[in-house]
Amino acid sequence: MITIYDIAEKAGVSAMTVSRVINNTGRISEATRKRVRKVMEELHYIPNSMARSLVLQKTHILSLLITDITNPFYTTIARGAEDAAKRSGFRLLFGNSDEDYAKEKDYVDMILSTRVDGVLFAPTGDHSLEHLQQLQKHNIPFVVLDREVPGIEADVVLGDSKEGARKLVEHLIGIGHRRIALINGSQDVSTARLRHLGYREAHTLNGLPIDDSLIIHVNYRDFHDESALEALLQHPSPPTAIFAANNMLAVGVIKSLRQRGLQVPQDISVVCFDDFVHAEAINPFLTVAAQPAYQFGSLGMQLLIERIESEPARENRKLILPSELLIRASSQALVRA
Amino acid sequence: MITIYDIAEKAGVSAMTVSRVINNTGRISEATRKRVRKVMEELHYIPNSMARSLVLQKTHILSLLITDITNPFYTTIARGAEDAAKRSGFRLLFGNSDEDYAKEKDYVDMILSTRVDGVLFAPTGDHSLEHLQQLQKHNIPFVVLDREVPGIEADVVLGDSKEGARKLVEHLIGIGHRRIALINGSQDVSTARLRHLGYREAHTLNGLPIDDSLIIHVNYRDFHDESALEALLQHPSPPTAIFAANNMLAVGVIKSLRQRGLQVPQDISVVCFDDFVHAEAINPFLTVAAQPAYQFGSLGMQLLIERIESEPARENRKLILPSELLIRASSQALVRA
DNA sequence: CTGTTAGCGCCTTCAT
DNA sequence: ATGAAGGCGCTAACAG
Repeated sequence: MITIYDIAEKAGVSAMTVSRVINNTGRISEATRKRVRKVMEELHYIPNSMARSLVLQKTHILSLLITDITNPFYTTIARGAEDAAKRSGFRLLFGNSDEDYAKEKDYVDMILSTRVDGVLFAPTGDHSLEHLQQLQKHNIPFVVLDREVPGIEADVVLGDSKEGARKLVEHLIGIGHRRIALINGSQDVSTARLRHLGYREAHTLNGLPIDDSLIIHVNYRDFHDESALEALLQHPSPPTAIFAANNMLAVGVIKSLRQRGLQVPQDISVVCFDDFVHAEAINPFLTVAAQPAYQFGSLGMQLLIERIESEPARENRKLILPSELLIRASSQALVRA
Repeated sequence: MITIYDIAEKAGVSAMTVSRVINNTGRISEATRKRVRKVMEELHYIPNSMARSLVLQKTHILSLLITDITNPFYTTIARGAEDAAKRSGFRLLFGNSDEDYAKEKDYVDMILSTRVDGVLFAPTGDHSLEHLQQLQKHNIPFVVLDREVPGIEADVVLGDSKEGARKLVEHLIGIGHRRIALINGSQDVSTARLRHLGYREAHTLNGLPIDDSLIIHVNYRDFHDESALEALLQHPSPPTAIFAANNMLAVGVIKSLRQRGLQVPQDISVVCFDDFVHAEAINPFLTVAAQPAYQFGSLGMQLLIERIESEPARENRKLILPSELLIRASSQALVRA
């Protein structure tokens, strides 16, 4: 491996001079600077970032931890985060917890031993508290993404889950639906709690009763699980519309409905949170509360970088990004029997 | 920051002993081992992997470079790669080149300075040769993924682009189509060249003429570009079926067709490479040549890890993973006019 | 079974 | 404008 000493020797200077050339620090005569640069190129020298990290106590690596790499919402976040990190010259250590607490723990250990400069952290749920506290204990700056964790004070970037849910359900109510099912994520996750609240609020505001037997909690990644839908369809007084708490669940629902020969929206309406590119090719073209996923990632990363680079500890910031109700073909006015 | 010296002092041993406890090397009495471990826990000690990397000349970091993080094919690869890396205790430095040569170059520089132990590399195209050669020059092991690069000898994991394309087109021919368009990626990319070849082969084998005006080259990520489709629809003798070279292009095609009021498959059939979860919810349920994306990632990562860990340089290996023709609703027998 | 010494590649500090 | 010494946190090699 080529080191600054190899360069120094060949250029007839000291290693320190080479270091100065690399980092553009100190005063170096133009002549030596050129000579050193030339040798560096000849020898294909690449600085060793590990050695540099060790002495600088900065890795220039940020970590992004998401909960589901197969979900377009999160991959779009990843794209935003990656672009932002790259713009500021940070490398990205990537992690996918698969909504799994144990995997999340492994990643936190990795993050800790890697001494990353900061973490953009989408928690699997409230129990992620422990992991976040671990980061705090080791003074690793982080920004919480997408889901709030009670007990943690930190920068956070969120969607407006309650509002979005309310808008979706009010849309359904507005077009005549009265029996609306909710297929939701685990109540251990803040977004699921808030979407549930929004769902209830929409009912209450419109003077409608809430039938708890129409509310089902699964895991955000359990989109293959048909038992939830099955239960709803077997219901003595089945729903005329389904609100799936995220896009993956919605796709699962539509698939299952199709397998049972049920048409959306003719037989039943379906709406969900989170848009995705392929939604536009899906039939029925889904009605969604679209969240600005890319911004989740890029703004989150920006907050993180600012926090790292701003010396005097800033106050915590909370960004709530609005969702947009996109009414499309999967929800249809209820034809009264 | 807590170091082994802090541990050593508090436990009344030397730093070396602590190091031995951490790494389970050498002979340590059970008593001291326990004492050391206890102190480590008390002080919440986490080994500094940078320092370790520096002395061991191994980072235990692998890099995965993909070309499109918004494409489910690649995110599924990422998932497979990540799982495999994790199983072997490697960290994953993640990169997304966006099918962009310049971004790819940036990532190669990052990879080089990070001194990763190896790279799983999905090249943007033939011109990636330069980047791969750079890795070779610096003795960084890599496995080429998804796309072959002429001039590079290395382990490689590929799909059977030609075969898959041939099967798709023969399926279309088999149900009566004679004018089949190809919306393909750039000819600078091996998969696009092979899919083109498969397309031609299917025609030749079936004694059909090839109309080059039905073959259009775009970029795999240009799924928003409607000009290709526009040209095909304006054709004096328009196609009755479209073979989109990947899933993203297919989704773009279906969207555009819908906007023009054309029905798939009634008005025109569409088939493509690469399946994706959401395909099953799409209407029309796409006919695809499904590739085992997860295996691309996990097998690729396995090859990489084996190459890193096997001392005597093994021969290069070439894995070709078959695709599966899934005939679904988007392709329909041609009704002769 | 445990400790000492030296050095991984780089940069900070202090000299010159 | 440049160099020498020392140290970041860790471990290999050798000593005892």
